[in-house]
Amino acid sequence: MDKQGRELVFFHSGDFLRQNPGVSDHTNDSSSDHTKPIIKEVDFFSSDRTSELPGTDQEKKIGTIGSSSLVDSSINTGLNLLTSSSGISIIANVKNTDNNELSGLQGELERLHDENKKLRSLLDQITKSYRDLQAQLIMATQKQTQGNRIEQKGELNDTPGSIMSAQHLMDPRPRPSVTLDVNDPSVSDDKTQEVLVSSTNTVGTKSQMLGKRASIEDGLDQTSQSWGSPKSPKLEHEKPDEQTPEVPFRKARVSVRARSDAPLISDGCQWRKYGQKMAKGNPCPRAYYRCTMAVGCPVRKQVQRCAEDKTILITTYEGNHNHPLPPAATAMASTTSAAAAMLLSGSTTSKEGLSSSSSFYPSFPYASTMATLSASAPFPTITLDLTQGPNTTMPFHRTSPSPATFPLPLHGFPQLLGHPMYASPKLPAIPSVQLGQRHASMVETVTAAIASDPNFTAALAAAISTFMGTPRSSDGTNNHNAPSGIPGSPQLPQSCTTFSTN
DNA sequence: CGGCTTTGACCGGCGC
DNA sequence: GCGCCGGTCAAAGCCG
Repeated sequence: MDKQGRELVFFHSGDFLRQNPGVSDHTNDSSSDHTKPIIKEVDFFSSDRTSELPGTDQEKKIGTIGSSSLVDSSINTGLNLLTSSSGISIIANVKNTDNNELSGLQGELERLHDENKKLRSLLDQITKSYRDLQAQLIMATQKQTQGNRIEQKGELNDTPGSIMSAQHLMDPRPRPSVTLDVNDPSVSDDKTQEVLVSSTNTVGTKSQMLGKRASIEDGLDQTSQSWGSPKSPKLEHEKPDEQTPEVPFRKARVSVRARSDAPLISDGCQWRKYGQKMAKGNPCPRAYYRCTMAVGCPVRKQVQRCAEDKTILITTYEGNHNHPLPPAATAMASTTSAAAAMLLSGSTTSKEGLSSSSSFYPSFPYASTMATLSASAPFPTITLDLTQGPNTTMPFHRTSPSPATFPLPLHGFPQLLGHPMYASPKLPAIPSVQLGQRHASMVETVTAAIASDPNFTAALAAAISTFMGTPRSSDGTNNHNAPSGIPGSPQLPQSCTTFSTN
């Protein structure tokens, strides 16, 4: 947290080691003249690995972990000096320097211990703050929901529980009872909501998704089911238990706009092209891909270049994965799911909310000024505009400096694309622009934004606390078919989320 | 040979 | 009913 140029990877499944080669090296080590193994995990809080604390000598850490030629002065300075490329003549001084280095290292180790403790306490504080805020937001949301109902319906159905309504507000899944009346059918019926969220807001949202992923996961599987059919347009009519004509949950999509010269963005998933069409009004063909990482994975995406600016690649995701995802794909999935959650959160609020971004995300200051809605698309679509580029400073228009502004509408929403197996706390969704071999990635784009977002710290802390607070199952099993997550209680995250704070 | 891309055909929704 | 359009299918070809 305190050092830039650090890549953090939180392990939550065995897949995390499959580092996306394109994403792998974000380390910005100033002393990296050497080719050193990239540290892919930084355990902030492991007591026996304090030497790997961030902000410490990375060379030392790397020397300990990897097999590079770096001097691991904490272990065997003399020997390493012999093998170091810097010079053999130093040998004579090894003995003298050993003691000095050793004492210095011990001091540093102690300092790192202290630092570790401080980080722990900070994390605790942040976690507490987060929970308090979450509770407050639930309360506020509850009140707002009730208010909306009164306004829209003039009357209120019995509310089984206040929490229930709050949860519902944050969960777009169609529920047979109270939830339905929250969603004005006229809102979602034939209207398509297209929400354009700038990267600024998006990142802010994503970073605040931390710790709320569990509840998002909760809804994911159901959305997965509802979106799984290739004949997705029919899905609204396929809900057997939907007795009422109102089908509040429509198929939502997440569109990512990013500058890329490549025909595809590298999002970590395997895709198979199954069609290509010339879309009306766009000279560039639209390509259709489906995920081939697992048999029957319902996720599809459309890739098309922007008609106005052909350097902009528009990738539209639909559905959510029914299989584990590699870290890079998780990042994208998190991004899109977060965005979709935003969208769906709006679709579950109120009719008025759909026509006004400010009311659309009443508790979401970042989107409040950037979200636009459109009724032109056939499906609710949220667009993440990442065309600002990773190397340009992301314009964070922070309307609220308070880390307390967790966009809790995200909380409890179905994760549209991220897979439950990677139910990591919704770390700032990291869309990846073509990272492949030459192109900057959306991962970088967003992570760059994340890195400069003050809320990131809080979000990261929440994520870490989630990880720490819940023992992870070692077998890598996950809940991809069991939406057992309880909204509000972070599910056990098992994903690998990569942070690259450049 | 398996997996992928290409590409024309097909299908369903929607507006006129 | 018809045509347009978006989306998908599936055969053929390509490639490693």
